[in-house]
Amino acid sequence: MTERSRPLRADAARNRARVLQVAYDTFATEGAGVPIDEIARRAGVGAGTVYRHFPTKESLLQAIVADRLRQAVERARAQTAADPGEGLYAFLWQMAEQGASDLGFSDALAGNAFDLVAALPDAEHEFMGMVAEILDQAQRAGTVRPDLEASDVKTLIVGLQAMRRFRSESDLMLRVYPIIRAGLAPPRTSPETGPDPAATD
Amino acid sequence: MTERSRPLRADAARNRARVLQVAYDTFATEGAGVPIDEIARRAGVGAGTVYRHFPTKESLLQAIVADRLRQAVERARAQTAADPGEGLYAFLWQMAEQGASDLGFSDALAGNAFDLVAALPDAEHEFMGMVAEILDQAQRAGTVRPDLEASDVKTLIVGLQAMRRFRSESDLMLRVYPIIRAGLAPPRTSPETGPDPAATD
DNA sequence: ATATAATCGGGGCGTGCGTTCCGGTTCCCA
DNA sequence: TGGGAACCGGAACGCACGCCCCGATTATAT
Repeated sequence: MTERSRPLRADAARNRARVLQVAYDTFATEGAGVPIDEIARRAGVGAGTVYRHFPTKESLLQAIVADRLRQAVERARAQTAADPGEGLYAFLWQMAEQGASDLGFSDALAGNAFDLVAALPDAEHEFMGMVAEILDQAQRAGTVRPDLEASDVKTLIVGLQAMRRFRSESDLMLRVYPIIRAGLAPPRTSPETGPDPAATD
Repeated sequence: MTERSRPLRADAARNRARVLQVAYDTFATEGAGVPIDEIARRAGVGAGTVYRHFPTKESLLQAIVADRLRQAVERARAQTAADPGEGLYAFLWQMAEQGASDLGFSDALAGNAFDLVAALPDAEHEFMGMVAEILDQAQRAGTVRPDLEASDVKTLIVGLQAMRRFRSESDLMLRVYPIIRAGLAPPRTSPETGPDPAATD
């Protein structure tokens, strides 16, 4: 990513890490609307220091969101490996939960703050590739209707995150997830294919 | 609501109506973020005039959102009367569409701008009463699973509006609505109730 | 240790927006 | 028709925020 032609000075590297860590937590807790001055104050540095490492607020958000996307990809891949049929569902619930605990991430995905994700073609591409992957696994396992596409999954994530910001986790889990799950299940109206009955639960 | 002990002066009443109409259209088209100065300019009045009739920006938004809620109630009731089984679905699609064409309304429902709806207990109550009503009709017609509650419908509206802001109307119509519809349909795994087969279409 | 350059930090600038103020204008009623 | 109150409009205030500047400070090489 960021080329370091010369190694950063020791204090500079430490401050950069502090800023990134604080911004990471703060944007997650309070959304992308937190002022840079506030980030700087909590990191114990001046605003100028923040802007030296991240020339604009958007670039700071980008660095964070790219990392979040990569984390999501890793977790989803691990879950899918453990249970291909449930991987997509676990991923959806997890992304919904992240929409509540990580307001900045949710803003970025839905495009509320900036066009963050659009400005991160690499991370976006990797993310969508992973979605297509776990979707395919679930479809092979017979737990998800075959006409679902990766872009539909992204749309559903946006909707689930909005709902999660509106309702508690348990509410969503008990009352909305069954609906989504039923809607994503393969249709059973004409059991011509007659696949093995859902062995999930 | 606003008590009018004395009738408004003629020019004042006209200006109030102009402001309300312009704000109505502008907030719908461009969201709740449009400055009051801009509303005033388009209405051909000064900013002071806007603030005389609506002491705060929030109060102006409230007046508009309350009216929108009432309109939605009327339309939904009419549609449900025409086709009880389809009323709830038509209502959901319509609210999703309003989430795109009326950004201010969507912000209000999801609580993004202010706590608008929470500050309108009357309109909110009427709205939720109507939701419960058309939900009951659809459940009696057998087109919606019986365990669905009115609050779930509101949650779904929030999610659908977020998805609609993210995808085009046709995308949502073709790819998301079938999923939601399947998820809301009564379960058919154990057809013990055996109601009259869906006479909707 | 000292010179030199990188880095720090917080005060400051420009902008945008909600809200208020007040001199001038317009309407209503006698 | 005239007087007084209600109303108008836009300039101005306060605040918040993104971003920049520059004297003071600190790290590194000799």
